[in-house]
Amino acid sequence: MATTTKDRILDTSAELFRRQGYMGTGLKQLVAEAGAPFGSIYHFFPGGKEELGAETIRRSGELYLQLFVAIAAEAPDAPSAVSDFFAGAAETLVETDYSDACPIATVALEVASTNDTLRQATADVFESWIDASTAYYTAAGLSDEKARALSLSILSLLEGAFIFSRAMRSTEPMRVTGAAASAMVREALAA
Amino acid sequence: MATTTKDRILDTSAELFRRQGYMGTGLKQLVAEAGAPFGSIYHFFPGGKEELGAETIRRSGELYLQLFVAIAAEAPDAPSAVSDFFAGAAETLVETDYSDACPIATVALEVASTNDTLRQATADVFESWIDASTAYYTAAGLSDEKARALSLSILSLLEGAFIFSRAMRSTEPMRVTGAAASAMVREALAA
DNA sequence: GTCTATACTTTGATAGAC
DNA sequence: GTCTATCAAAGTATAGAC
Repeated sequence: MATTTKDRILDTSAELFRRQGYMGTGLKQLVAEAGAPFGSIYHFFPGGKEELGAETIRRSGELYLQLFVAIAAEAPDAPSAVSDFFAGAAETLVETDYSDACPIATVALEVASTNDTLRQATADVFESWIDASTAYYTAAGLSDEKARALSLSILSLLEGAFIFSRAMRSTEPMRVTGAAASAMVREALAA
Repeated sequence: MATTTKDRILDTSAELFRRQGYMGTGLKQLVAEAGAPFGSIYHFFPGGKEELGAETIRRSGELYLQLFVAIAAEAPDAPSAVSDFFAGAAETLVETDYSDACPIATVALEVASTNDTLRQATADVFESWIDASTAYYTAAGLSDEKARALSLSILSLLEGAFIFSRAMRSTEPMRVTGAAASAMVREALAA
């Protein structure tokens, strides 16, 4: 078989955490959907649910960063890259019945005040996104400070739009904020 | 005593849902912190946790809307109102050790794909915020369409900033997006 | 080492004493 | 009506068979 048991567990946990959150996902449900024996969790993750959660967060964060890099590489310029990313997010939302949004936002909010180990994992992922985005905009000509501020705003628009689009079951928030985000990048580069 | 048992339960659930989410808050913890007997939950909320959750969501949403109205009433203009709201959010984050952010965002993400009754409650609250904000900007001179788009962007910036600020335990995202939001309003009104 | 069965705790919910 | 005792189910974690 192509995938290992550990990979199946991590793939499944990534999907369930994204849709149901950390607290809402039981380990029994996890192994059932992953087709893995219960003991495998503690074999591969001696630290239990928390260790599994931390690894899932970091793994999901890396994959999502790669998605942005891939889309940016194909876009002709920065405003287009942002526009394409938001459009892709909207498309994915519809295709998955509004379940596949940010891979770690739900968990990030759940653990922010309840589990510092997992909070740190989400913070590290967010910092990696911000750093990558900042580097992208500095390469386009912005100063470090302006590039980081722009990154925080664009990413905040994206995360906020995920919340509204999922709750309202509508792509309107994602489409509208995508246009605003693209315009924000265009103006920042023109200034 | 000034508060009723039902109010104490709702106040406590609002606080716990905001900090720990819906799935992360047990009813036993809730009654313990509210100083209420366990049976009171089912006396006041025959529908159990779900009914309590729905009422908490709608109640928290109304209170937060009133907060925006109050801040807007004191501000000299729309860009200042937005700037003040973000600044107040940053201040509250620090004062509460990054626990008091959006009152329903965590729950909204948790239930979006798992409980349609609660998802609808969060959607209704978000729509009420968007409607109130849209009315505010139309009163300032914008068309309905532009006012709604601006509202979605400002609110998305706010929600996204809450996620990053809580995870990173920093007010930087809230301060930076607050400046961007205020500028966005200023430019929209100038156009 | 892989996997099953079980231990122990906590969950949401209910019945009934007062 | 207010509150306590208890239920069945699900939670995480562990021990041990194979």
